[in-house]
Amino acid sequence: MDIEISKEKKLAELFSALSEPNRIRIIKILKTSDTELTCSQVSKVLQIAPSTVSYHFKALRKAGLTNTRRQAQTKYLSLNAKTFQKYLPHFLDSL
Amino acid sequence: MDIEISKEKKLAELFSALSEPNRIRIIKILKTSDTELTCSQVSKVLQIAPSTVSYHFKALRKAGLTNTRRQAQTKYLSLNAKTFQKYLPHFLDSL
DNA sequence: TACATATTTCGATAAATATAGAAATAAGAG
DNA sequence: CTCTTATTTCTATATTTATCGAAATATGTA
Repeated sequence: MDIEISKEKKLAELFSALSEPNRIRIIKILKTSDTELTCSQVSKVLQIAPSTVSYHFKALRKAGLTNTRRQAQTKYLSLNAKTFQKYLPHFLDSL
Repeated sequence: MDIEISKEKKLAELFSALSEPNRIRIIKILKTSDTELTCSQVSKVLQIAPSTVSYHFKALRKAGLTNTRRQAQTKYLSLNAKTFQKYLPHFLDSL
């Protein structure tokens, strides 16, 4: 069971997580490639420091927009379709 | 004709404008009451200073999410359905 | 164990944000 | 012209944010 939180607050939280172009790009890549992404891959593609990517990954994860799977040293990021479906239906389609 | 801007950047801008609970509330009231709102009305309803409301109004307007109509000293805010339709289809329905 | 790779955390910093109150501006009413 | 009402702008402030590089942590390999 989730903690009760006003829908407005939750939406603001989601939008906050998505209010940075690079994060939108990460979501877009995840969606269009329909695969997982690692920190270092994104770092190369978007030309930003790994630590910055890690920061963005964390923000997306915290908002519930993505999931993480660990394999050895590597962490794979994927979309959390449920959150999009629940709070931002059709958004992924419109990307 | 609009200035060229990457879609990711525009989306980030829209999300940024929506990343504050009171702004979501303003959008929600505008949508559900299907009417216009003034600064002072919102100030009373949400219990925040008029100058703060004015700041939020400006942010929403700048992102293209709302329109303004002036009548005497009063400014009426309404939704800009086009922007929602173009960039956030179905979002208003899901509010 | 020592080294390599991937990620995270920490420390610092510059920029942006939300907020309020005070002053300024806009417009109508007496 | 003065007063009232509505909004905006200005000033200040406290908080959050995005960013990087360096150090720390995690995990696998020689």
